[in-house]
Amino acid sequence: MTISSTFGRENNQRNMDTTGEVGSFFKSAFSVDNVIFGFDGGDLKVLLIQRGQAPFKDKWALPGDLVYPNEDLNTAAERVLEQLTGLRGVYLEQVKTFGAVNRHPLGRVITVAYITLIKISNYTVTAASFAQSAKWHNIDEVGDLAFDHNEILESCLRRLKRKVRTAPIGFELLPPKFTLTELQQLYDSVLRLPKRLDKRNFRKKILSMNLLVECPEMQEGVAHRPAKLYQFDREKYGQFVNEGFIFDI
Amino acid sequence: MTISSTFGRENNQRNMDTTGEVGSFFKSAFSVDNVIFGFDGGDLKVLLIQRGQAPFKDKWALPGDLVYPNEDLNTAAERVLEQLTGLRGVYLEQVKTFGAVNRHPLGRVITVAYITLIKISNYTVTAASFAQSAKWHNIDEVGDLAFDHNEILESCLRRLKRKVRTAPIGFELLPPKFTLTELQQLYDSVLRLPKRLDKRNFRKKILSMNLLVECPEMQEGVAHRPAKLYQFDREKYGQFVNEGFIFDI
DNA sequence: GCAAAAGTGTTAACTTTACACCCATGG
DNA sequence: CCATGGGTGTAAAGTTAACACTTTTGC
Repeated sequence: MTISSTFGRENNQRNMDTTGEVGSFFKSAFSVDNVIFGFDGGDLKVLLIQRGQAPFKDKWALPGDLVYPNEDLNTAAERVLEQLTGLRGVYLEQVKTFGAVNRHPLGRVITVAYITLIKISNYTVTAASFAQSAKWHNIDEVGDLAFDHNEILESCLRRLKRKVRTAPIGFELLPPKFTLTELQQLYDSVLRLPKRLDKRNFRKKILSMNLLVECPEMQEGVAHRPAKLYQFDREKYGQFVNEGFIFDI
Repeated sequence: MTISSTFGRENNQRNMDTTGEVGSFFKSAFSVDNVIFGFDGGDLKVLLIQRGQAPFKDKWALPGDLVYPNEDLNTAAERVLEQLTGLRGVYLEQVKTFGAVNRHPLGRVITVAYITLIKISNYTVTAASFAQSAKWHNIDEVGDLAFDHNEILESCLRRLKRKVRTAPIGFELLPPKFTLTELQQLYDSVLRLPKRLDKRNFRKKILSMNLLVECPEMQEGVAHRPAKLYQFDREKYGQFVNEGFIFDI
């Protein structure tokens, strides 16, 4: 096989139907799968759906769908999220594509895995049918998932662990106003370090970035000294990045 | 549209041909594109091919191909590399999948981008036909590429820049035995920092990791004091990683 | 002997880590 | 008044950054 024939194949596609020599390349599909992370103040969670049909009937799985013919990959991931939760405009990141020949029992389907970070309080079960089919699971209690979804989840969790330290994405999992303790708990439950972060050092570090603005109001209704509330200043972050700043925890 | 119908679509694939309601999802294909990096002692290079046919005839492009029906994605990327260079078993990393609806003028083709790192001296033009169609380009002199390949290249370059600091992959671009100056030049040309790395600090840091073993022989045939040659100790690195070591430059 | 790159150490600035007690509130 | 988590500073250890001259070789 010469180089020009090898690399010519992509050149030579004359049509997109399934006839002719090129046809077999089109008996395949692609999907997106969405690892939707949430944080409830204690644990990192992932939103799973329970499958109603074969294959893997009754198994828990990542929400996902085939990509429509005229739909960009990101759009498909956003659609999956919106159909499940009603949420739009949230943090979405492509992580990795899984394409083992036999990963889907019914044919050749490669899937592009995405991470989504949502503020769990914004997520409301929008229909009764949902309540039975979608549920938050603690990240270490997901059990055996459908397809290769355990592998996908692991990849996405690794990515989250790395990224949460090098980009200000943790805030996507918290309500707009949060306490420093909540923020620290978030880091602790995502990172699962052998030792929890040191309270004083954590506060020093995060405040020294000058990315948090103090809210005028305080935490309310707690049986202890109420904490200050902070907001993440997106705009400032953008400025600082332009000046060469690199987020790092 | 209910959730079960939405998320049932992937469930419901009954066959992989193109008939029936599901058919339109299979009028699509996927390819891999390979960003093959090399280093010649001075500059970071990327191996491009010149297209012989439309679309984008005569344009430079990343080597790539459609994925065979029974081929894993990684295998396809390895095949593309081997057909172009004859090399096997080199460093390969999936980076990102590009799937804009119109990225391919002839149909819906999503492509999975890979980085490959090769020791440029191992790459030999294996056929005369190659010489005309494949060529190393300096990383900042690639010009206008076919398809969305400029975007793909940028993504892969960003990934390389990050990864070269956090994993010992730079060695994949150097011959098995190299001098510390060569190693530093590699980092300088990949990272393109505003200031070049400091020679003494760089040596201190890299040697303090205890991952390089000194070779008995020295550099030869240079018109100056010959440098010590080093090898990267893969095995030791594996051990250290198990003990929690994190590579960082 | 000269051009060219190899090789080498010290100090100051900065960052990270470890660590313990008083404060404000609700019940 | 007590239980609960909020809030705070310092010192030691470690890391990074800046910096210039001597050595060895080929020609």
